Amino acid sequence: MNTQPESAAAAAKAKYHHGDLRDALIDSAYRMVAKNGAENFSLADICRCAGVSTAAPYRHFKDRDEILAEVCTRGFQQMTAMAQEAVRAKGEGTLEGITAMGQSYVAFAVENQGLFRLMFGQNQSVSDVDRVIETGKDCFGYLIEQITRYCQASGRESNADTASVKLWTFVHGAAALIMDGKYDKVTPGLDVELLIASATAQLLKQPD
Amino acid sequence: MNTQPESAAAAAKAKYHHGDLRDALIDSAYRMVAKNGAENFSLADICRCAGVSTAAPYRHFKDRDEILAEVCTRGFQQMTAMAQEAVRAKGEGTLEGITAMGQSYVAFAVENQGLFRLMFGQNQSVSDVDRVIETGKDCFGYLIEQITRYCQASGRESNADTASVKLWTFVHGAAALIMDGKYDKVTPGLDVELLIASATAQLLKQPD
DNA sequence: AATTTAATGTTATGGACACTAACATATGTT
DNA sequence: AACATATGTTAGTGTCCATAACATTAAATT
Repeated sequence: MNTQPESAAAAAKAKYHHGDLRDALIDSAYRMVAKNGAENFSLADICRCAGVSTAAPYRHFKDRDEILAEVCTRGFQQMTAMAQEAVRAKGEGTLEGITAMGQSYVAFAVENQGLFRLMFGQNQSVSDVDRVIETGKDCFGYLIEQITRYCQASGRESNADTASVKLWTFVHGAAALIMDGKYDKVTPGLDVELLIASATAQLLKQPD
Repeated sequence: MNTQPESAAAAAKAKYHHGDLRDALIDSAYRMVAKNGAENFSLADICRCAGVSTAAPYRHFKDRDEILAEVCTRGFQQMTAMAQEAVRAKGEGTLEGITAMGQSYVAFAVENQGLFRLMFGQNQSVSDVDRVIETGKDCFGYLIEQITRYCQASGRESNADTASVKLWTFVHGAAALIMDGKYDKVTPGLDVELLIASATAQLLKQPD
């Protein structure tokens, strides 16, 4: 008599073949990384989680890094989705929309610290995977698109590309410093949303 | 008959007691981390380097993280020194000096990637060490000082603290994105020095 | 100077991990 | 049904961090 399976994983656990191990591992890895960071993520962990041996992943991935690359790609996809949603809520091609996009960038980083760090971290073997790069470009491309529209409409910064890089740079810095708790230690009580809004306006202005 | 020692380390190596193992380990760790990053740094490595057993470090450090904290502190010290030098060369309390400081921040990051990542990374057990925090604050305090002087002299951004945080945020973002090769992938050929100079001027202006 | 004590090494060991090799069991194609 | 392929397993290697028990040296006390 079989116990009624409570989840697909539980159902699969009984069988010799998991059924969908590849996806289960990525899902598991995604959660682990988002929560604890890539450094504290171990293959062995997610194997226990999926109820398989520690050798099983190697049927689906070359090595640890290949799982992380997959996690990374999904991170960029989710991030882009979040940015698009933020922009749509405030209006495409508007200063408010662009500001919201920056804020959503930081929010994503804060809510998914380990993941963000993986996405923008140094791990060569992960960040050099073509698909990861392409997905990342899509995300940035959307920012440029919004800023270009705004600039055309309002006649501000003539060079939308430069403005985009500046904004990206700023929000990326904000994300990093929040995550690392540097703001807390050096300028406690800082209103980051406001900081971003103010800086965004400044950086979109025509420089001297 | 003793061979003439070529270095203090070589001299010490012959003896049972190293003589200055603590410092030798930190030095070794500093170089390793700066070059390969904290993830790729192993205690075992620097032990082999110093010619001692892998258990020896535990007479001087609680664990791996305690060595890294020490490395971190030295990193902040060196960084602050670099910033001060950059400012002095261009003039204290001037826009040029402040710009140079930002550029030196990025230069330090690029030249000491692994170290910078450790300094501004998430590793809790490292970044929560009091002395590390204090040394980091010193560095930021110097930036505020410069900007305050500039603002007083030129009557720009009324709030020097806010301006400082903005600049810090920007250059930190630039450093991170350069290190991670994101600029290369998304906006190849970008002149970062120029970007910083332009953004610095914008961010120091009075906001709307 | 002799003896005690503390500091600083060593070897041996345990447990976690990434990864590989050899083997076992399912699955699907003919 | 037979075979090939995909996907598991167990067993084992090498690396690492960390601890425990022991050894040697330097420093302090007498």
